[in-house]
Amino acid sequence: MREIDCEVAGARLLRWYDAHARAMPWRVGPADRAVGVRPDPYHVWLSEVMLQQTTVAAVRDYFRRFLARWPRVEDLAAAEDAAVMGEWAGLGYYARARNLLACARAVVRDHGGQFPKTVEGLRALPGVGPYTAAAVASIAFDAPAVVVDGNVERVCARLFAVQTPLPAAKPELVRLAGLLTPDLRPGDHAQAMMDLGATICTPRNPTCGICPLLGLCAGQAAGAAAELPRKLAKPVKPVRQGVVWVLQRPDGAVLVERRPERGLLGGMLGFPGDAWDGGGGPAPVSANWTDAGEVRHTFTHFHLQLRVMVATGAGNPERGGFMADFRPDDLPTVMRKAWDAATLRAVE
DNA sequence: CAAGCGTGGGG
DNA sequence: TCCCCAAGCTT
Repeated sequence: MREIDCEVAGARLLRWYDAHARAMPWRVGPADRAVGVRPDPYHVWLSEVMLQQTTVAAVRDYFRRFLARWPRVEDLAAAEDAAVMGEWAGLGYYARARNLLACARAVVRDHGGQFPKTVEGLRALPGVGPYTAAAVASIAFDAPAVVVDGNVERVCARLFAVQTPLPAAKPELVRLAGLLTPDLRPGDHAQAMMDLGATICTPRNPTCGICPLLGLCAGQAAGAAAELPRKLAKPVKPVRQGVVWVLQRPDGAVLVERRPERGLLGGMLGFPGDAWDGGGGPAPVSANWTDAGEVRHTFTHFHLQLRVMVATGAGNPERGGFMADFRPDDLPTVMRKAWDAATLRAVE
């Protein structure tokens, strides 16, 4: 680790942010900010939960749709579970959607509809961890919280030339991020760090030549910025095989089941199938099943080769139930792929 | 505390 | 095509 002038770095970063901050649906524009307008805590919280492990590009439209459908935290708290899960479909990490709803209800029930203003208060809410608590506290409430996400870790590892690999380096990187965090405009500082990591101090091919911290960065000076942060090698993903059964009734209703709250795709709609352990399994109902081909999908920790069986029929299924107002948009992506394969097959 | 948990885009 | 990985949280 090398020492740098944190005051100068912080000042340069804010100046850069004022000139280059990207417009986002959840951000307050420069004009409003100059007049002292603070971002709505509900908007900040909603965007930060969506942004967990998810790119800005992927979040934009989801954020707009959620806000249009549930303009206030009270509206979200009153929503049906299935409506929220369906609106979240495709965004991934579905525990976030379940926690989102639980959090909105806790804010309304336990806090009179007002988000807690402290890191500790926020941290106690479902789905709010160290990062999100600090982000909401600083961005929405101007608290000098230390915000550390993947971007901040990378920027700090390079700026201070930290050689320790992640995740062991995490505590040290949190300490260094704290040295950089100013008392004034901590929320803008946090967003500046993340914008810098997303646009200039990128994981690969960082554009050090246009970096506002050029000249202060120990990693760049050592010609090793792109090599940092060091990380432990990741294990290879196993390949798993499974089958799903897509059954459409003559009247158009589709056989689906609500997946268990816990585990993979928890709480989401899906088609009946096996455990994706290669064991296969019986069809949920007797019908004239045909093979609609294989769908490939990669999850966080395994690759899936999914056999899609399709039929038209009725009967009393052993699992799930027929849904009349079925909408493919409510499905998680892997299930939507299966639906696409099944319907494409049916058209032929 | 290591493991489980999605998805789409970029190199 | 494949690997990397992104504004993490929970258990």
